[in-house]
Amino acid sequence: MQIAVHSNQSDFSPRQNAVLDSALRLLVDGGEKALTTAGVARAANCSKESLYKWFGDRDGLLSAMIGFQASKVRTFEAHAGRLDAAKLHELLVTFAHDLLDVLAGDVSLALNRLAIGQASRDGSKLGHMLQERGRRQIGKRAGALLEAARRARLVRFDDADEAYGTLYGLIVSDLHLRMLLGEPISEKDRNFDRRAERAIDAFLRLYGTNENSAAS
Amino acid sequence: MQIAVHSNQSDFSPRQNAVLDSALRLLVDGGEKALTTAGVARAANCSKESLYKWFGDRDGLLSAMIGFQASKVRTFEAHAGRLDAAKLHELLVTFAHDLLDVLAGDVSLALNRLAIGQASRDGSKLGHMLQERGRRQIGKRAGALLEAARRARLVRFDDADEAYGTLYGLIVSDLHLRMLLGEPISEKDRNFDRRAERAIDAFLRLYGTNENSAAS
DNA sequence: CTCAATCAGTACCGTACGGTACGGTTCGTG
DNA sequence: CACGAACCGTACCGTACGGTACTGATTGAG
Repeated sequence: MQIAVHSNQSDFSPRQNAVLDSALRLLVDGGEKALTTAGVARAANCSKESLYKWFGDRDGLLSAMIGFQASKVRTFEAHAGRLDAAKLHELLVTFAHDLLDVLAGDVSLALNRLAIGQASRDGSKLGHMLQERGRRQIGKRAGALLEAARRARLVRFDDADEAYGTLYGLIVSDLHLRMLLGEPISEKDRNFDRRAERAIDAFLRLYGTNENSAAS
Repeated sequence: MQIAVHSNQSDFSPRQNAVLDSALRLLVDGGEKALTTAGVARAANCSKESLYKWFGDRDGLLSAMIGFQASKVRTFEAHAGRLDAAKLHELLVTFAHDLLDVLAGDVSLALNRLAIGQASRDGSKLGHMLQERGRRQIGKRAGALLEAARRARLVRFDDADEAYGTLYGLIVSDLHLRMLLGEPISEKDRNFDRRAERAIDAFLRLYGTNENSAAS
C-alpha cells in the first residue's frame, strides 16, 4: 500500500474535530436517534451554543461529520511501475479488500444509514456528499487502475464505468445492503480475503485478455 | 410471466389494509419523518385510537406496513418445462429485469430506507423482516432456476449461494444503494433491459457450460 | 326500540428535541 | 492587573410527536 496523498485536510479547528469525533462515536453507538445536540454537547464537553456557532444547525453538524470522516479516509496513489498480469491481479485484490474494509466499517455504515434516512427530506444533500466524497474517490482509484491495465493490454473493455460497475458488483454484491439493514453477517461473508480473490478472478475471466490469469 | 402463487394473504381486515395503504403512500411521499400517527389517521380517515387498537404502537404499524407490502409482491413459479440454453438465458433476463423493477419501486425504496434508518435501534427487526419477506423470496426463485439449470448441465457451480450472489452483484451493482441515497439515476442506468442483458451475458460467461450461449 | 359494540374526531398529557439566552470561568493580550 | 474574547454549563422556550381519554355518531342484534 502506498501512502496517503490527498490529505483532504478538514476545514475545522482541532477542537471542532474532536467534537466531530465524539459526534461520530455517538452516531455509531446509538444511531441517528441518539445524535441529539444536547447529547453531542455532553459527550464532547462543549456547550450547545458553541455547536450552533460552529456548525450553524443540526444539518450543518451532520454535513461537517461527513466531511470530517471523508478527510480521514485515505485515498491511494495509482501504481506507478510496470503492470503485468500478476501485479494487476494483486492490485485488484488489494483494492477489493480495501473497499470491503471501508464499506464494513462502523462509521461508514452509520453515516450511510444516516444519509439514507434523510434522503427523502433534504433533497439527498447528505447522500450526494457521501457519494461524492466516498465512493467517487475510491472509484477514481479503481478507474485509474483499470485504465492503466487497459493501456497495458491486460484487460479489454469499451466503457470504463461499466467495467467498474461490474467490478464493484462482483466484489460487494448485496453485502453492503445486508450490513446496512443490520443483518448478522455469516463468518463466510466476513472472509474478505476469499471474497476479494473470488471477485477478482471472476472479473479477470470476464475482462482479462490473458486467459492464464484466471486460474480457477 | 407466470401467475402469483403464494398469495401471502395479509393478516388484516380490508379496512386495515386500506389504512396501511394510506400509510405507505404517506411514507413514499414524505419519508419517515412524515409518517406520524396523527398523519396516518388523518390520511386514512381513521382515529388514532383505532390505529393503536389495531397495531399496538408505532412499531407495530411499521411492521404491519412491511408485511402488507410483502403480501402484495408476487412470487413466481419456477419454470416447469425443459430448459435449454436459450430458454435459460431468457428466464434469467426476465428475472434480472423483475429484480431491478422491484428494487427501483417507490414503496420498496421507502421501506428499505425506513428499515435502514431503524437498524441501529430496534435490533434490526424491520430489516430482518424486509430481508426475510423480500430478498429471500426472490432469492428462492433465482435459486430454483439456477438449480434447474445445473441439473440440465447448462451451468456449473459448487456453491449455489455464491452463484446467486454473483448473479445479484452483476445485475444490481451499486445501483440499489445509489437509489437509496437519493442520487439522480442516469438515463443509461435506468435502462433495465440493457442492464439485465449485460448482467446475464456476463453471468453465463462465468458459469455457463455452453460457450455459445455467451454471444458478446 | 334498546342495548352494546365499533369507530371517527378531537382534546389532552407528558416528554423530548432543536434552538436561544445568560451567568460564570478560563485564557490570551496589552 | 485589566480587559475582552471564547466557551462551558445550564436554564429556558416553543413545538411536535407518541400515546390516552372522552364524546358522539353509526350499525347491527335481539
